[in-house]
Order: sequence, then structure tokens, then C-alpha cells
Amino acid sequence: MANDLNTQLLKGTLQGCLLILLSRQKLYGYAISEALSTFGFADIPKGTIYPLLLTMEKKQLLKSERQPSPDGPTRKYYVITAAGKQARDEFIAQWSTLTNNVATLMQKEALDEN
Amino acid sequence: MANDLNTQLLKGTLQGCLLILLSRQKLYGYAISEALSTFGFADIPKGTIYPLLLTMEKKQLLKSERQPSPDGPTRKYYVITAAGKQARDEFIAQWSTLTNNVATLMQKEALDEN
DNA sequence: CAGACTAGTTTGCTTTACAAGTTAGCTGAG
DNA sequence: CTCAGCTAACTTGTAAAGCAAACTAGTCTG
Repeated sequence: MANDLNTQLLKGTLQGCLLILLSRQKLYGYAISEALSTFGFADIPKGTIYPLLLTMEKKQLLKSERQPSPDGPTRKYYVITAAGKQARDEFIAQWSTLTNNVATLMQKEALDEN
Repeated sequence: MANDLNTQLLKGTLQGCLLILLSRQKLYGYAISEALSTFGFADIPKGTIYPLLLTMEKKQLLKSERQPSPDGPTRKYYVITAAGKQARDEFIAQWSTLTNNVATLMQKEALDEN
């Protein structure tokens, strides 16, 4: 329980994370959802990840290639595009700004104990 | 331009920031929007902040007191409640988890240079 | 009085996460 | 052969949150 990631906090972040993940290697949706959990994003539902990948493809941040799988239906691999790399770098810059702002806010504010 | 904070990245974060801000002192909406800009959250629109405060009051994370202002209409000061402090602590925990996850992801992934 | 500033509210739009359900291929147990 | 269980992807509909824009109103200065 405790630290389940609030659905709202994820917004916007997830797309950035996918761009970073796909920077190194092409992956298909099912593998992405497994990879994310190794980074602490436990159980991001497939109802979240697949539609997001489709949207990103429409925005031309990703392109896709179908390849047969040894264990089941055809896989759809996603590859990052030049526009995707640019979006990734913008995400990193914005993320850095945001975390700095929040860190400052948390430092400056003496929190009441209870 | 460059680092204007993406609207999506803010989601969920803003409520946590307000809880932290209001942990130390009661503030009214107009002052909050000015205080936020000193923490790097430049120009969060009033169309964002006022509705959020009302929602948080409905959720009983905040309560409000009206006090006359020397410079204009009556101010509505917001005070954090016990439930608000609990929500604040949960936000801090979740925020910490999220930033750790993203940091790990960014480290592990060697980013292509362009 | 007019304009600028302070202060708060409301309406409607857009994006995004997600639950839930659907389709479909493969493998191994019985 | 059949069925369960896993792999793999897509679709529909809903809710939350940020925000633009418009509106109401009080105060202060020129």
C-alpha cells in the first residue's frame, strides 16, 4: 500500500519515461510494461500503455515495426524518431525544472510535525 | 521559452505544493499564486489555482476564513487541516518514489546523442 | 469619474490514466 | 482434442486536473 503511485502524479511523466526507455532499444508494448516495473513503476496497466504508444506514434515520436514472436502473436516494436528524441530532451529539461522547484519549496517550508 | 512547465507534468504535483505551502502559514488565493512564482512556478493561472483550492476545501484538506483586505475585496484565507497534513505527507512519500524511479531510469538508459 | 489593481468564481475544453472487455496466437496438461 | 494459461495488442468509456476566458466586485489614484 503506502507508496502506490498516485495516478495524477504520473500524468505526463509516463510519456517521457517511454521516450527514455526507447532511446536505447526498440521494445514492444508487452515488454515495456514489464521493463517499467523493474524501474519501480509496478503494474502500469496495459490499458494505459498501449493507447499511449498509439498516440505517440500518431504524433510521430515513435514508429513501429511488426515482428513475429516465438511465444505468441506478432509483436509491434516501437522505435524512437528524431522528433521523439527532441521531445525526450524537452521532457528531461522540464522534469529537472519541476523537481528543482518542488525541492526548493520543500526545503523552504518548515513542516509542522503532525 | 524552453522550460515552460508542461501542463501535464504539473498534474497532481500542484495540490501537493499547495499543501506544503499552507503548512507554514495561512494564505489566500491571490497571495498563493504570487508565492508560487517565487518558487519557480511562474504564472500558474488563477483559473487553475482557485478551482483547486475550492476542491481541496470540499475534500476537507483545507478550511477557509474570510478576512477583510486593506487593498481590495475580502480575502479568503486557507488553513491546512489534519487530513491535509496527512495528504501532504503522502504526497511527499509518493513524490520521492516517483523522482527516484525516474532518476534510475535516466541513469540506466544511455541516451543517444541526437 | 476612469483606469488599474486586488480578489474570487464559473463554464467549458483538452489531455491523460485506467478499468474492463475483446480478439487472437501459442503451449502444455489431461 | 480440448482447455487453461500465457503472450500480445486494441477499443470504449470515464474521471481527474490544468487552464483559458469571461464575469463580478471592491479599493485606490489621478
